[in-house]
Amino acid sequence: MLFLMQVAVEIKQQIIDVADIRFRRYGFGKTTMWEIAKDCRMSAANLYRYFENKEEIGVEIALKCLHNKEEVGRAVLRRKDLNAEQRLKAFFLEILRYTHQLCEKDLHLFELVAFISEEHPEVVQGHQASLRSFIAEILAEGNRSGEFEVIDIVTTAATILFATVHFYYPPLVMMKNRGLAELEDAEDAVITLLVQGLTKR
Amino acid sequence: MLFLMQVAVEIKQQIIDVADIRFRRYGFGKTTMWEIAKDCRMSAANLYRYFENKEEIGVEIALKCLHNKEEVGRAVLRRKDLNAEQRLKAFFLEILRYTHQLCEKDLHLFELVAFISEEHPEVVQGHQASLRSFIAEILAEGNRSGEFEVIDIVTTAATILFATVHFYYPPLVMMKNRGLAELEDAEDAVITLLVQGLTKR
DNA sequence: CTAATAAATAATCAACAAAATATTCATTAT
DNA sequence: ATAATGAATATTTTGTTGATTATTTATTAG
Repeated sequence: MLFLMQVAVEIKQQIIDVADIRFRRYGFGKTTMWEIAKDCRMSAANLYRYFENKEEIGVEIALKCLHNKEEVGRAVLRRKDLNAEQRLKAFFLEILRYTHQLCEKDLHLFELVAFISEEHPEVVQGHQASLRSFIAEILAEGNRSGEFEVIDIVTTAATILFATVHFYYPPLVMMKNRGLAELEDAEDAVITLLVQGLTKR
Repeated sequence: MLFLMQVAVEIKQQIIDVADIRFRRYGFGKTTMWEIAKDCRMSAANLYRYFENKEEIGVEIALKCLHNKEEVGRAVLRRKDLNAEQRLKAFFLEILRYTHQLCEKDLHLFELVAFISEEHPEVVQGHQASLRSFIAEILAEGNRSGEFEVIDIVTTAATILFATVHFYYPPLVMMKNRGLAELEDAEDAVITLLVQGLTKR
């Protein structure tokens, strides 16, 4: 592989931007390398100086997409007006809403992310790791404020991610015969239960 | 549609039985109506006196399969040696193990259930309703014993089902790069968390 | 009437050719 | 050297045709 100059980074970015637009509008499969190249005013062959192959372009866009989603969650972490329980609820509510509207609006992008997630497990694993670390932050803060009493924060964050898969995993979010409102109610109920537990006090 | 006599019920059962064997061994798609008919010593056309179409035979078998799974859960409800938390854990552990081994051993059956679940949401909804009612029973018992303090049992059962989808939903159970042992650990952790909650006591 | 069938039709699948597309390579330009 | 291209090759998709299979209909048997 080649050593790419500084300017190459900008060209890579242009390719990603151009491909993003086409992937959203027409889908990954219906977009050709030739079309992407023409949008960048270059030959198709030249694309291969910047990306291994078409799939790698898809990976970049999927990553960008998941990164945006993470930003939505991160924004909740910065809010000052919430206690730990409220923050946990708001966190998953935002993630749920973002996931839902993304998949609803951009069906093609949903398919791309699903496809890439299938072929590149490391992509989704990285995304989950981000979500886990956000949850861990919320738990730590809950411990500090005396609201929570979580011994093993890392493990508990992983457990919470397991229990909330309905709210961030696109195939479940988009499951048939179920509206966003129902999911929002379920999200509130799940977090409430996780916070309070079943045990008599 | 015809009014079927008593003997017809037995013929239907025979059709289901022979189709079950072939679907397991060769899959839904690779089994022909002619083969099913020959196994029953009848013509293919005659099958249509008992089922609308091939898919309806598949539905019956998927139902049987989910029913078996429910029986595994029901068996846990009858055990006398468990408190509510242990029962909840054992319930999902059995469901998880059954789902996993079924999908692992009988790939064809897994595909059939997945396909039917896609086309006939009412099938999976019925299954979930069964699971929910089992969970509700466990919660009620936990309330009786003073172990739990659950106000709205029905809603809480639904919430628990949401949070445990990883352990009964075949596509999640069978997700790549994850062993049964990991899932069993996660199951224990999720139930423990649901029982105890995050809140400081 | 019910039970069943063979024959007819409709829908789906499989194989294969043709076309489109992805990717590589040899070459040119800077 | 890096950057880019057109042409060559490899892979994938698409379209078409024949064969298989699902389903319906007309008919027969009891």
